[in-house]
Amino acid sequence: MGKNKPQALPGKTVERLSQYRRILYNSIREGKTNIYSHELAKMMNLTPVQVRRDLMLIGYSGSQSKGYVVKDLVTLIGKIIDSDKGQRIIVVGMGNLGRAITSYFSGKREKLSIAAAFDNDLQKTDRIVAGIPCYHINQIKEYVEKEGISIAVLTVSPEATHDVSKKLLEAGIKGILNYTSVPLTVPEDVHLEEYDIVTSLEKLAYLVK
Amino acid sequence: MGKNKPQALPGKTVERLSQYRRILYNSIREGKTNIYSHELAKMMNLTPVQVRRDLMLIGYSGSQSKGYVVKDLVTLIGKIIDSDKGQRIIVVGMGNLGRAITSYFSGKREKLSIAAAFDNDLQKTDRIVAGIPCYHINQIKEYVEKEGISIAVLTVSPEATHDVSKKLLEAGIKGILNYTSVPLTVPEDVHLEEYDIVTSLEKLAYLVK
DNA sequence: TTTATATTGTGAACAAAATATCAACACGAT
DNA sequence: ATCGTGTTGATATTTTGTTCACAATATAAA
Ligand SMILES: NC(=O)c1ccc[n+]([C@@H]2O[C@H](COP(=O)([O-])OP(=O)(O)OC[C@H]3O[C@@H](n4cnc5c(N)ncnc54)[C@H](O)[C@@H]3O)[C@@H](O)[C@H]2O)c1
Ligand SMILES: NC(=O)c1ccc[n+]([C@@H]2O[C@H](COP(=O)([O-])OP(=O)(O)OC[C@H]3O[C@@H](n4cnc5c(N)ncnc54)[C@H](O)[C@@H]3O)[C@@H](O)[C@H]2O)c1
Repeated sequence: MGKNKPQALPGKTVERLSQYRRILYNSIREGKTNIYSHELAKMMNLTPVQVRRDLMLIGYSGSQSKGYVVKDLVTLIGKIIDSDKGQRIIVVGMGNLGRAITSYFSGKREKLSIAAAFDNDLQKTDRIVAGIPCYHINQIKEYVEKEGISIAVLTVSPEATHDVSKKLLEAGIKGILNYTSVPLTVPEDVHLEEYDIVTSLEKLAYLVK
Repeated sequence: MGKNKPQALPGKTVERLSQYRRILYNSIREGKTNIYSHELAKMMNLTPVQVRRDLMLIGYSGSQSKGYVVKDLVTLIGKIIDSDKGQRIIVVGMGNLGRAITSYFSGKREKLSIAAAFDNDLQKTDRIVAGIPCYHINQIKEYVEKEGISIAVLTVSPEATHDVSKKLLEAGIKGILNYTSVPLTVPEDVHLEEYDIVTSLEKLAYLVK
């Protein structure tokens, strides 16, 4: 098993750990108990060296003869990524994208679940949408504080982004996954991940060109 | 205006260029004709140096007194990112996510439009879905060749991913934006961008923890 | 004119990430 | 016992991306 929990893992390594784990779940399902760096690398489209470096960083050691013990590795990655009691997150903006994400997640992960959604459209609030309760945006502070939520997925319309992000910060949210195309600014102690489909597509367009 | 088109721009720079442009469109709409690096930086949450470096790389020069000419900059970024005749792309897998993306895009960009969708669910094929025609996946090669499509957004179910990606490659697709949680392998001459929501969320969970 | 201030453009230093290299080890074959 | 193969773990090197520091320039004010 692993030795000690390092202070700060490189961002890219954390991303890959999440993906290693997903792939390893499949391997377990297929009855695989041990795995070599080159096997894992192939499944992820990486080099074996990269895999070993990542595992080295989390302090996990394999054996030269059998490689890595899949179950132990999954457990260790869980210890690094997951919170002990699991993370409950909220979706803010229950439009097309918000609903797609919510439907996708429902009952998928054990340690990461969508607890509720928020919107300002009265057609959507105070009822179950895509399997989870959807409340009015004005209730967000109360809810977040009561339920101890710290992560929000932001999928409101672009015009509302700044306003709503302010509300998230006021409510005490500590991690925002921003899918609106509007760049956000957050205080130092809040973590922000941004992703924009159009940017990805335009990058592809540039590369293909 | 710009001097000459450099051979290969850093990937991150290309991503930022796409975002500069979106923000600059807003500035134009607000009547702004010139902009300083620090203004653009603030809107994007970057340092002014980073902005200037990016613009340097694309060979665009501003003036010390007026900064950059917004319109010219937008034009130059367009020359770099856009194809002359525009790119028509396809969405493969018309589920929740595919539909969200399609609805979002409809009529949004001039140079980047979703031409058609493909699925294997007969409930969805041979009709208009979310504003665009949806065909059966078996027709994809014919369509792609006839219409000269080179970019595909992949949003099929995880189990179908490998099969469908093979079909995309056979059809001659040169750029794939893969939103399934299954890592893909593609030949050298095909460009691949992958993004996974769960990974982003787990990264956030790690950071917040 | 001279000075102060604000800006761009860029070489150089720095940091992060990916890749290459290799010693040490385990184990089966001989 | 010993060799050959395939593996890990660690260090070194290369590549990619960001930031620093400052020269050059423009403008406005004194
Ligand atoms: N759907 C996509 O593929 C896609 C792609 C790129 C970017 N985006 C961005 O993601 C965001 C959501 O996209 P979408 O397609 O789901 O849009 P959408 O219009 O379907 O959904 C937006 C939702 O936000 C809600 N909303 C608006 N103002 C609000 C407020 N003040 N408080 C709470 N809720 C509010 C609306 O009621 C609506 O339900 C947008 O910012 C869009 O630019 C979406
Ligand atoms: N929705 C999300 O937020 C989300 C998040 C992360 C990952 N993903 C991934 O994105 C993909 C799509 O997600 P979704 O929520 O839209 O799922 P979905 O089930 O709603 O849609 C999948 C679509 O793919 C089609 N399909 C299945 N096999 C096909 C085949 N062989 N050829 C053509 N079409 C086929 C189905 O008919 C369906 O329309 C999945 O791989 C999922 O894991 C989605």
